[in-house]
Amino acid sequence: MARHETVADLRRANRGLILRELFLGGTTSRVSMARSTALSSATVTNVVAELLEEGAVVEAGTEPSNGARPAVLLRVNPDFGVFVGIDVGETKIRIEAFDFAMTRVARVECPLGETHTPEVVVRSVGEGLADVLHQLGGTNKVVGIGVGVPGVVAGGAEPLVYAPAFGWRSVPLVKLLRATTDLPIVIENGAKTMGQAEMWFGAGRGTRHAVIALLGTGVGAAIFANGVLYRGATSSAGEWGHTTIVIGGRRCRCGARGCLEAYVGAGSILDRWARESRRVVRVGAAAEDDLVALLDASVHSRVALRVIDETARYLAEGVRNLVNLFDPERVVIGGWAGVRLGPAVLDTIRAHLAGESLRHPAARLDIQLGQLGPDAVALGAATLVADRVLNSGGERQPRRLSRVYAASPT
Amino acid sequence: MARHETVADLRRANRGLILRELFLGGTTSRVSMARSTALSSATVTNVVAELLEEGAVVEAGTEPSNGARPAVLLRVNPDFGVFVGIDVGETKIRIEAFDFAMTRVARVECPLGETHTPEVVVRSVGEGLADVLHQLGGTNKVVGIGVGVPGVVAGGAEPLVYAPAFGWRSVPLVKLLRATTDLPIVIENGAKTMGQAEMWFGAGRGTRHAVIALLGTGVGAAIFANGVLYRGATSSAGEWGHTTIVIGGRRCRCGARGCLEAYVGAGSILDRWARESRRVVRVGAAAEDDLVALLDASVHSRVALRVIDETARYLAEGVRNLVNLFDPERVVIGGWAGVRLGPAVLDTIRAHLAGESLRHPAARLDIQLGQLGPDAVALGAATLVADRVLNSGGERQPRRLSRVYAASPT
DNA sequence: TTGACAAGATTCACGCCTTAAATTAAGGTG
DNA sequence: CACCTTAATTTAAGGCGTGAATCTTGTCAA
Repeated sequence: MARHETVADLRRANRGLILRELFLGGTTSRVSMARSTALSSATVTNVVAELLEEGAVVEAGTEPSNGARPAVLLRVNPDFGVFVGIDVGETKIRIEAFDFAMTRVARVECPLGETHTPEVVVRSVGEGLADVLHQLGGTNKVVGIGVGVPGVVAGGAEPLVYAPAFGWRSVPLVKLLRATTDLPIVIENGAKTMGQAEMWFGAGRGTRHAVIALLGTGVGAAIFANGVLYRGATSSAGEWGHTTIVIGGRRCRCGARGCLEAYVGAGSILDRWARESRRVVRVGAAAEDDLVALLDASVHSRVALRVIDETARYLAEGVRNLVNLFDPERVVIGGWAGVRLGPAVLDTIRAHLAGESLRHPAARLDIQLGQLGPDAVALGAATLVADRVLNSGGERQPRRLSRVYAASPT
Repeated sequence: MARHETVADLRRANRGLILRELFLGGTTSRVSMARSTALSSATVTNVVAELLEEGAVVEAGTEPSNGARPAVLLRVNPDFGVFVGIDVGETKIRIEAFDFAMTRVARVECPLGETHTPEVVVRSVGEGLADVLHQLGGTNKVVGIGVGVPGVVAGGAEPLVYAPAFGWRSVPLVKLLRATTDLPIVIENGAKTMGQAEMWFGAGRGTRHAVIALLGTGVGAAIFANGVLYRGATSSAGEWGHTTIVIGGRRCRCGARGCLEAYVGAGSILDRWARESRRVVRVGAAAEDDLVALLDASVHSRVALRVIDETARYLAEGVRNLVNLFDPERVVIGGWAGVRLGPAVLDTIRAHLAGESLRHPAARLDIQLGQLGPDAVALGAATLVADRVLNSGGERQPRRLSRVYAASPT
């Protein structure tokens, strides 16, 4: 949360409060915002007048009247700016642009080959970005660029990326990208950006304390406390996949034993199925197809069903740990594997966790399935930029300075 | 963090900033505070003048001069107020009072019998409190009362206590206590208050992201994010003891299987020792003696040593989970059993987690032993009151209103 | 058609805040 | 004693949010 010290900070915060309401809540009136923000109607008028003047907000008709002056509805001006989100994936780079209402206005995909050196990725991003900017007709409206990467992003003035999947160790990706563009850049772990998207526009919507569990080849979690992404001291919080659930259990690809990922990661699930059914399963992009095949098979195959049910049980224990440690209002099962598995495992998980409510009397935990596909990484990355803008009360960052924001706790 | 909306809130926040600096940092000068808070020197002068006027702060000599006007040192006025902390334990109730400099100025202990009904506890607290207030010469200076209880405190306007150890289900303890006193009351889980004490005055000092692991009969954790106690949605975050580390493992007293507590809780450790050595161990207050006996025995007994080493390994896995999920700067092993076990297990845990640093490159995690004994529950409870006062910029809560603060996220 | 009514929106005076700059205070040094 | 350095205070200026008063804009009943 921003620290306020001067009256200007106060104003910025209140602008942010109002803008956020409009951004996340859609169209509302001044009165209702005055109520929900606890600001006086005078202040709301003031701030809204400013935002209208600047073009960040536009009027959108009136509420139906019932005997008195109807409230004028307001909403964010979609044309006010554009957020760019970049999903640096293992097989391709996806670049998308969203207007201020978060509807997609441009999109590009660049397949990646076998080599994932920083140079290759940076060049690919540069090309794709140029393409997207061309589609947008220039960089005028672009507020900033969010980048989701498959690895840990260590915060600090100059963020460093550790991406084992790419063989990256302390790659200063933002620094490298700055040669390509002078737009402000935010960088974050891809799972976390996906969680952010799910939180704002998906199944996490409306909650302040939620854990978005992300199941894919890797297993992670994006934790939201008080509506804010929890990053920890070095931005690597939420490494759910490498928590131990069976001491001395299966070997995980991280080297340790008994990690959750070694039980509910997509690779591990398919592996078990392969072993028990003497099937051949594939890794990489084809894993998703195989997972679907497993789910299909579970209708008639006892082996497949058993694999799924085991997974559900492990998953339930993992979720139980999240619940006990974070005490969220809601847990969302997301990620491409999570969304696929969901229908088959959700009931088991819910049943398993019902007992938990005995010890957490106030909590009637709800567990939901993610609503956004794996494409949400780019959306989430763009959302991070939006979040920055809202935090600063709708002021765009000056691009000349080429400010780099680290993925650091605010 | 407090939400600021008006200029008055701004002032309150800045008062809090300065007061907190003095409270936690000891004596400092105006200049150095201006630097550390990023406030202008004019504002610091202003605020300090107010605080001096009100008696919250006093001057404390000057810095040694070197050629220029020496800075006047300031510190909190110990006599400005008194915080009362109450530790509602399983065997006794401990009530302590601390002045504004957090030195203990009064103390009372009331043994509890076998019955722990709310009535008995409330009466006992009332008697002890009267005694302490008598020692203090009245309630004039008392700012508020913090209460640490052995159970979950569900937040809300009227906090409810769930304490299985007492057989309590949704006991409105604060409401009951208000019949005894009209002083402001803060209530929180005892482990969390202990963590708070460790954070401000013990091994957690100086960090903003830390996990205080608490080992006793029960096992829990107090999690601090950005310097603030993390409570979760219903105030029951940090239930570390009931996270699964062995699926289908030992039965825990909570009913589930494989909970961490079933492996590293004091009861479980002694149980294992008893079983393997055909010794008789005791529960309750005598458990601490038995744990010491176990540690002593481990010098010569292979069985005892094995029990300890196993515990260390389980503990290491538990800590690993905390690190992976919360990414703290520091982990503190506290609680009466933790502090006892510490010297014998710390190296094992450190060695075990060294591998973790490979995946968390930026983190060179440090693990420390708690510095405060189990008596810290009362101190921590008093600290919670202090925290409230600091958050409100040094304003005391009006007692007439008999405001009850729930243990709710701010 | 008109007047009363209700509630949204705006205006304004007021008190409060922080700050930069100017000024004063306090100690050492030569 | 003049001079230098740094601490602390004062002053004037610019902003902010608020409550109260006022203006605006619909509906509805007569």
